[in-house]
Amino acid sequence: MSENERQTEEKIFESATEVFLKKGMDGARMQDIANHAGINKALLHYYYRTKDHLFNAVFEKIAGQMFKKFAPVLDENHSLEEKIRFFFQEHISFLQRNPRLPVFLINELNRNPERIKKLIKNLDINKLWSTLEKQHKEEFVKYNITKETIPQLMTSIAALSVFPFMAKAVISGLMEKMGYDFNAYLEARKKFAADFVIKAITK
Amino acid sequence: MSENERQTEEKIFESATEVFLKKGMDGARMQDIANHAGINKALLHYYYRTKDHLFNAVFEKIAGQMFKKFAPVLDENHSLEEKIRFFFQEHISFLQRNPRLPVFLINELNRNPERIKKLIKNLDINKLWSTLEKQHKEEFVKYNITKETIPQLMTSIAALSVFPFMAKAVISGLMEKMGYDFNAYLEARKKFAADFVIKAITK
DNA sequence: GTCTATAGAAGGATAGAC
DNA sequence: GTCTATCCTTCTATAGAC
Repeated sequence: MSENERQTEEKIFESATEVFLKKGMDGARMQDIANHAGINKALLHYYYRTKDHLFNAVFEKIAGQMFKKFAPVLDENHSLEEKIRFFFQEHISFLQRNPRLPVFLINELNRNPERIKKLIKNLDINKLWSTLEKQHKEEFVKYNITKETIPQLMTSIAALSVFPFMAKAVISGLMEKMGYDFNAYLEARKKFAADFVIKAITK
Repeated sequence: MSENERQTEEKIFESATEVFLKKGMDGARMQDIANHAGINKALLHYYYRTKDHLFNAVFEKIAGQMFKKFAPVLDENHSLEEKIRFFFQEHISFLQRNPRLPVFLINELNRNPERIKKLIKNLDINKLWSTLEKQHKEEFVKYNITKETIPQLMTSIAALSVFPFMAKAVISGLMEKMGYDFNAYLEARKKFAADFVIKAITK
């Protein structure tokens, strides 16, 4: 593959990523992507046979990023509190660089439920699960975290990080009207959310 | 307007609501809606000139429900803690009956940013704001809630309620694999989320 | 590999009969 | 008010020249 060829393919992929992230599969137009890449539609089909193929390539890359990036955190040898602080710090920073990613993922997983099975199959949940239980057994007792409340806690942590980006349009609209700065809010949130969770689970 | 006519219009509206909630504006097909209502496409256009008109009618109704239903809570004479408990109880129950609503709203507000301005304009934010400040002035001191942290707190409350429905596909998929029941999780969440928030803000 | 031109399918919208 | 038939635009995809 020549350098030039690689550049074109990459340009297409980047443009497709941007357009799909913004418009989703249903709303995106091949013409938009071509314009964005500074080429014509036919070339899109030359590199990625169909719109479906192109979308799929984009989705696989993006979905991978989202989930693989934070799984290793669980393995490392830190306290639960350290992990929570680290998660909010890194995850919110990640979403600041990729603010449209959560809505994009959610929409595609609704549109095409088969994807969820594939995503979940790639995660070795039982291993993550037992790692978590072994590493933090004493802390679970200390914080009064039970088998019953773990899903509540996990989804709460995810919610506090992801929701501001999903509802960005509403939140930033409201904040503007009330004299708050959305970016400052996001920066402050890295600490606020961690404090919030730790306070909530402390006996 | 005859009874029969009213029934047809209503049937169309209900079918449109269902299809738009599931597929969004971009993904929905007039043919789908017609099939769903047991009529043909031409009749859709007879009642609601265009797809845009039909979508708009559905959106206005739904967006109204979401925001008007919970604004009055702020006015009533209850403690902050009572309001928080009431909110989670009612809001999660509401979303159990309308699980697709959050994603639908978010998508449309992203697709058409003009809507946000309209939605916000309909809310008298300054009034809500001053009501909140007056009613809970002492509690804000007691709980150490400041002008700076109010948006953090408000968005956290919204997040804990709404996120499980937005990410339902992923969460219920994971839970199934791990032996949890998603509906039981939602039921338990009404209390869990309230306890969680109150614990987090208590000095 | 890249372009122009166009085929072909899908979907929104309308005409006209009943 | 409701239907069938059809128009027209939009969009994906391909053919064929360079």
